[in-house]
Amino acid sequence: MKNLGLNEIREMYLSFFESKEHLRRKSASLVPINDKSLLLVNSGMAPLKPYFTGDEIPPSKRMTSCQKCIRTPDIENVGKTARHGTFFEMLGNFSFGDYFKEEAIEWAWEFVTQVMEIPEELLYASIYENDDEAYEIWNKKIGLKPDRIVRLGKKDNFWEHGLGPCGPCSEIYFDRGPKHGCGDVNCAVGCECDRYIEFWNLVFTQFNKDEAGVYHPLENPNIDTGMGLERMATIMQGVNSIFEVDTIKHVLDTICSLAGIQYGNDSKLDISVRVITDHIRSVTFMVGDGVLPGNEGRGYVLRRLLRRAARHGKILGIKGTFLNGLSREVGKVSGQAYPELVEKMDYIAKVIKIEEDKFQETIDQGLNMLEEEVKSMRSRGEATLPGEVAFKLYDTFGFPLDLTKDILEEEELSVDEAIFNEEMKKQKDRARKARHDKHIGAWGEDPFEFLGMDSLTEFLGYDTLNNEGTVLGIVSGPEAADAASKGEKILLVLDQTPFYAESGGQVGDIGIMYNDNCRLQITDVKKGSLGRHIHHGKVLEGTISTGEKLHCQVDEINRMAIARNHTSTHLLHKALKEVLGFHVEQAGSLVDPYKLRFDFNHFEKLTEEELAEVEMKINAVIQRSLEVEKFETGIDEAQKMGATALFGEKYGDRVRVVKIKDYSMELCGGTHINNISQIGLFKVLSEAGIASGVRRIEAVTGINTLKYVNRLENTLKEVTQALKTTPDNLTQRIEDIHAANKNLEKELAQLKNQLNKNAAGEILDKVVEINGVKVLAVKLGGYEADDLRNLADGLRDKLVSGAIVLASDKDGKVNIIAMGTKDVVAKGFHAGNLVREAAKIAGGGGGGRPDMAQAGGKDPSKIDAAIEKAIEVITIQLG
RNA sequence: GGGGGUAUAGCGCAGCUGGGAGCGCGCCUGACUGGCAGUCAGGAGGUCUGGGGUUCAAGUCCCCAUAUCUCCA
Repeated sequence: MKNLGLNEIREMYLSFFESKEHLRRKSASLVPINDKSLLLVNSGMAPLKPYFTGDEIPPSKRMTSCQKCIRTPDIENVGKTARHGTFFEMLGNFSFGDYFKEEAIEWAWEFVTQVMEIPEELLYASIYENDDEAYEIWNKKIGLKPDRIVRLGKKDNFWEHGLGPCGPCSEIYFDRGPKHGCGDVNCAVGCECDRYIEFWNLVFTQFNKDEAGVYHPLENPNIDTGMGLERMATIMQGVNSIFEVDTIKHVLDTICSLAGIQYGNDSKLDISVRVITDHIRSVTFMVGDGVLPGNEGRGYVLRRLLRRAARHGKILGIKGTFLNGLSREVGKVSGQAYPELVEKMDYIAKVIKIEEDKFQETIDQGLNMLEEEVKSMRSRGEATLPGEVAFKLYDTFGFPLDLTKDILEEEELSVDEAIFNEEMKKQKDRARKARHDKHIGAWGEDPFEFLGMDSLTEFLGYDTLNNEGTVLGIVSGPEAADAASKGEKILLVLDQTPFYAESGGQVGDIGIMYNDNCRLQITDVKKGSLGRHIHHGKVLEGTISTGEKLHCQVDEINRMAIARNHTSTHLLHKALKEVLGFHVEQAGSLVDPYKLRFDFNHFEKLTEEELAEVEMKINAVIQRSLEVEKFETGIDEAQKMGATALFGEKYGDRVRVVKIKDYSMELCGGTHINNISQIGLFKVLSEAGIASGVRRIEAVTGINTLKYVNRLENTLKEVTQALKTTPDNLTQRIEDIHAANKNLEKELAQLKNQLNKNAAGEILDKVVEINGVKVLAVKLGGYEADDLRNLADGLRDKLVSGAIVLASDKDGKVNIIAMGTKDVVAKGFHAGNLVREAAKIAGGGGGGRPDMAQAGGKDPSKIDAAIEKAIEVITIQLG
């Protein structure tokens, strides 16, 4: 057998099937397009699904590809065994209603025995238990002996995923020899041990399963095969696991040398090495496909993989951030087949570095908290950390459970994992319930269901803003109605309309409709089922009935304002890509007549410079006065032209393309202006974050920009007038005022201090003696609580030993303060209690410590009474 | 989409059941000093994120907003 590198095998496979007239297709992005059922591409056929289901026509009936894939369900097992991995490449050849079983098996055999030159005596095939057709081909055509063809059950050899296309499959096995076997006499193909490994699955999609569970034969059966590239490489290279395959081993070796260890010496450390090796591959490819670490969906998968890898790096004792460097090694070995890794390497490394740094902060923060917990556990003499605490560390602060466990173990402590898991389950249930509730709410029924499939709306608003339509249905209140009259708020569907219905982030049009009998005001338009435009309106005059014709007149000024903003959104999208990088993808958009709001993926706050550059770029393009072309075409042609499509957006066969000369081209159903010079001036209002990895920009255009500038100018005018200065001197003026204010405050404090000193002299004359203690109980005027306290401070120092009660009125309220020196407190004086009693008299309350307390009241006329009360209380306290 | 957390001096943070805004580092001034974070003395520096509310009194309690971290889906 030849010893072949992983990259060689890939190329040999693809060119082999090219020689069999297959179209070679490059790997699709890991981010599934137009497929919301999938978080990440997890098989070679996933991106080809529309061809199998017939939703789209394949460019060729025979295709072959090597697809990057990620699977994370058994992420916990990665590393623990040498078998599991999250990232892998899947080779495949596909037939869309073209060749079938015979060719699929023959070519597979030819590739394995002729190209790979695997000796026939090491090969086995499995088939579905009653697939005699496949048996015949293997036995008669290929000449495989009956003892080498194994019939397996539905679980192993019938490919099926819910409803839809399915069928039997045939798998090819490689015999690694008895030394890898389990030794059992019954050991054979299908055994769980390591001797016979399955490396190629040929799926014969020949049935369609319906709701009743009946299998209907497909008219044009398909072929879908999948060969794990890494697994094939282990066979060809005669190694034990994918981690020993040349390209992957390169990454693994780099990790070992970073950690200064030898792979294979310590099974526990090997786990960490494998985890990092696998995860960095997934991470590198994901970031390369535009995924950013975040707290939802793919972003969260990425974050988890990255943090797990970072965590295992720590276990190995690797210092600092290392994953960003490691991703370059992945680029080195896989860059040839995946040029995007090479092109975007710097970007990939930067994104990883940022996330590594973030994780380090999270860890440091968590370590401090855990330390505190351990301390308090020790003081309580406990050995188990409550599950709630561990969960909080994890849930709120992102501190991994296994790290908590490790640290506690070192201290010979443990975690209550049962409670932890319980808390986790609660959290999951909460999220599920929230989603469920939302779902029910979202099932808003279309009030125009009664119209049926034939009554549709034709949208004419791309070309005209006024025309005539016939009323198909009216809904007034909750009910369908035949007619509606003056004052009623109604929903209205016409057979054709120039009114745009809210979609793609663009709001609905407003305007009027009228005929000889009535006049309606349209305030909004939404899309109903079957794409019907539902006009929200109010009858201004007369009566409207179904079947009548109506003149429709869209508010042109409003529509133009919206169009300006929508076209500007396209310019913004493009400019952001140019300034920040290719990873910028639209994540949401709102276009109304006043402003545009654009959400997009980006990992950090935009700098002032970047924002300015974006704004400058857009306005520079606007000055080129480029034409905006709008046309319809097929989805395939549009994509071939390079039109930008949105992730997760479902497009029909025919799509509308909005093209701004050589600058921007997007699939878009919205309404646009004819020439970008109509935008006028584009101005960014704000840039903000709305979620981790998602930023939002708001901007205005045209007249709205002028209005915005005018508002700013007015504010500036008001400010400069109020400060009696000019715009140029404004900053200086404010700084001056600020400084002057500070000086005044300082001066005031000094003066108050001086006053207090003076006042203290006078007040000291009023000392009386109660039970041998010097007591000052004095009414003052105009003191604030703070000043009163300062004064009392000074008095206390002068008295050396004694008790002080000061009361004052200020702004119609009463302030009371009480203090006592230490020795007086020892004799029973309690300022807090005293002040509470006294304040009650003046209609307030208060409290404080025994040596200092303050209180307030609402009735200044009662100050004298309050002081009397205070003296009374002191007498009791000291008595 | 749902939950939890954080925001106090230039930086890192403390501030408990509401009742004198603090610590460490850094900065400034002076003195001492052959040292790896030199020592001592003195000093400056605050819209306690913003806005409402409760209270005699809010950094502290409640509500809203903003920023940011984090878990689940």
